[in-house]
Amino acid sequence: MKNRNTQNITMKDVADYAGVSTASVSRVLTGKDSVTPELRQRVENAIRELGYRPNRAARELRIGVVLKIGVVLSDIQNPFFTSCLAGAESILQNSEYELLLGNSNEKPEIEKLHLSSFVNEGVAGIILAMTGPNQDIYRKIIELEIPIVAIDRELPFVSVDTITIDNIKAARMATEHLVSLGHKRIAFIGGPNQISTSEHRLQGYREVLTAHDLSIDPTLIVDGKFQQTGGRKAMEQLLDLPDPPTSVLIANNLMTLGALQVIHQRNVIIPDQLALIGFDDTPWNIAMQTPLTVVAQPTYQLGEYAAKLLIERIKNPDLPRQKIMLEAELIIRESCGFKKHNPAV
Amino acid sequence: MKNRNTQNITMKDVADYAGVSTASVSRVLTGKDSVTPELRQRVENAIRELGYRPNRAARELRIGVVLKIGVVLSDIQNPFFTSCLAGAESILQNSEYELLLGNSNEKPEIEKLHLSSFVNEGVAGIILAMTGPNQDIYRKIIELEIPIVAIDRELPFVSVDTITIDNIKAARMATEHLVSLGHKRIAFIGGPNQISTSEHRLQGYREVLTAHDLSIDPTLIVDGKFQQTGGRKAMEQLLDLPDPPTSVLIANNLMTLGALQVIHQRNVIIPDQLALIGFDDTPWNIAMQTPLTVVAQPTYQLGEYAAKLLIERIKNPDLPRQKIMLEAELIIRESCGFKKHNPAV
DNA sequence: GTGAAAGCGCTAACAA
DNA sequence: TTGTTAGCGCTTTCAC
Repeated sequence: MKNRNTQNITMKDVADYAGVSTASVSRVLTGKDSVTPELRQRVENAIRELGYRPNRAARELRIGVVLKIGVVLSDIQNPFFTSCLAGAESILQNSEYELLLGNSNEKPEIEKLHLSSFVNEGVAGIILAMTGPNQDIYRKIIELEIPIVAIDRELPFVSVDTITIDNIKAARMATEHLVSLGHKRIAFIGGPNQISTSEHRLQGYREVLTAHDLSIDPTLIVDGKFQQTGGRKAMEQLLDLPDPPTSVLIANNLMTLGALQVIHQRNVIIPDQLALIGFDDTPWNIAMQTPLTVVAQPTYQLGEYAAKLLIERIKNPDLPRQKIMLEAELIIRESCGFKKHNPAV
Repeated sequence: MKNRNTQNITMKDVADYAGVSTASVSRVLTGKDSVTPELRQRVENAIRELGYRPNRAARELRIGVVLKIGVVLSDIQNPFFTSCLAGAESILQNSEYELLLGNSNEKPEIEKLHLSSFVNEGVAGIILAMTGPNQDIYRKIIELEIPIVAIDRELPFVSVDTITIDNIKAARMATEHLVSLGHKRIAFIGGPNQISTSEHRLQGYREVLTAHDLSIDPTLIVDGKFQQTGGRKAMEQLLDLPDPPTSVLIANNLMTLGALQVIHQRNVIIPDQLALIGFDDTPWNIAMQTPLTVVAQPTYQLGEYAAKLLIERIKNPDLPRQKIMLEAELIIRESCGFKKHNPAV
């Protein structure tokens, strides 16, 4: 016999129906204290029959803990972050925590707004892909001892659990590949220098050039601001150089798209006239006329790890702080000169 | 003088500090009842000085309302949905509701899990991009009178607020464009027929062909399952036809990517050998060697409208049910034969 | 092992 | 206008 308005069934109702106290119902539900199998059975029946659904607010109020995790992303429309988000969501889905989402849209003020509201709410933890340096609020979070894990980008001036890609190594691999192909004029389109990700990628690039006694030409290093338009402008600038590069490493997926746009407009042939390596293994890479060689980042796992680590940290605040680095992988396709598939295949 | 552990400041503390009752503090906070400016001032000071942050759980428990909105998306990694999500988030950001995210990942069972948990939680409302037909739970939601708005895809067999694109018209526009360019063999790569979106797009396509006395060739209509692999297979199938089409309309962005993959592998020239129209104005469309002509859907607004409508409905449950259709727009670029930019520009 | 009862922080009747 | 107070649904002592 199904109940109609399951809305207002409380623990009291269940207790009455089962002929026990609310304390016993609670015990069955939380499973912490022991109860006789017989009582458990009766309670479970009552719960089913009445269609009882526990009230989360009451529970949170009573135990003094907010069972929510706030995720603040710098750009919810970038496949990199949505993949992270999907990873984190998959973990949270099977936890007792809910996923509260905030999109800062690359605007530091909005990031601040979201973080403040999460802090005010008293969320159990925060996953943050930083946008702008909001030192004050980062500090506040740490001071209040709200567990936080930074993904992809390290937080400046504060020390928190961090999960990133080994960006130095990633850039090294890519640059190394270009060098091994004989390139001497290798350009680099990077992001804002305050962001650890871009700094590290640039560093990896420089290291390899230096290691191979290749000169580092500052005109070949340009900031694309991690955005599509920026990538476009950067590539224009490079192509306008009196002595343009023979290859380019582009530090994120959106900039790569922007760069590709001008490459096609100017009928530059990839890889013959320009070899190209991008970042992120996005769905469109293989759909390009010349499939893109890229540094693939384990984005989904990045999100998974972040969620797992956060949950661990919530449970055990005294855990030593962790900096986890995930390895990227170079996926070689055709944009650096690899042979194109036989059309007949 | 800043307070350290702002964690445990309650309304009682504020009341004491300001020398008023908790009721007065509550009045100042909710702003419903009137209070003298002088009292308000004192309370606001106290709140600031003590760093008071209201306890959401207590509030929700007391008022018997859950200030959360659950968003269940069928694919959190598809730019179409993330754009919707961004739109919804932008509205919710300025509301009293939090955004709870669930990703069904195109799996009906997971969609069901998320919906159940949102229902059990008693969320104030739900935004759903349907994946699988979970009739039972849709019915339950309606029965429990939890406001729900369906986006992009209509829910089968139940009647709820719905916000979609005018898919019939969108497909008509695209097909019309192809016909006007002189195409007679126009192929269509669509999605699963249980989903309203694919049905309507197919319908629009057929209507135009019929209107122009063009025969509808069933071998030219193939199901790409709305996925990249599906798009690939579909395009292979079309290209393998003894009399392949001269143009193709592809009903979503992922399938377009898949199709492009085989088009490039087989060195088919766009638009000379095959004209192509896709759906969704994604960031990569303009980065293709031949920029893609597409039906651009107002995805961000779709999300915005959904959130707005949902909030409206929560406030006023007796509102008549609404089916809102947003207009799509044909963005003509080069994949149908438009002249490519002068490289010098 | 089980029940009675207190109380988490807040809002809304009701009084004053 | 303001204060007093009950109680939202739950968990957790504290008795038994």
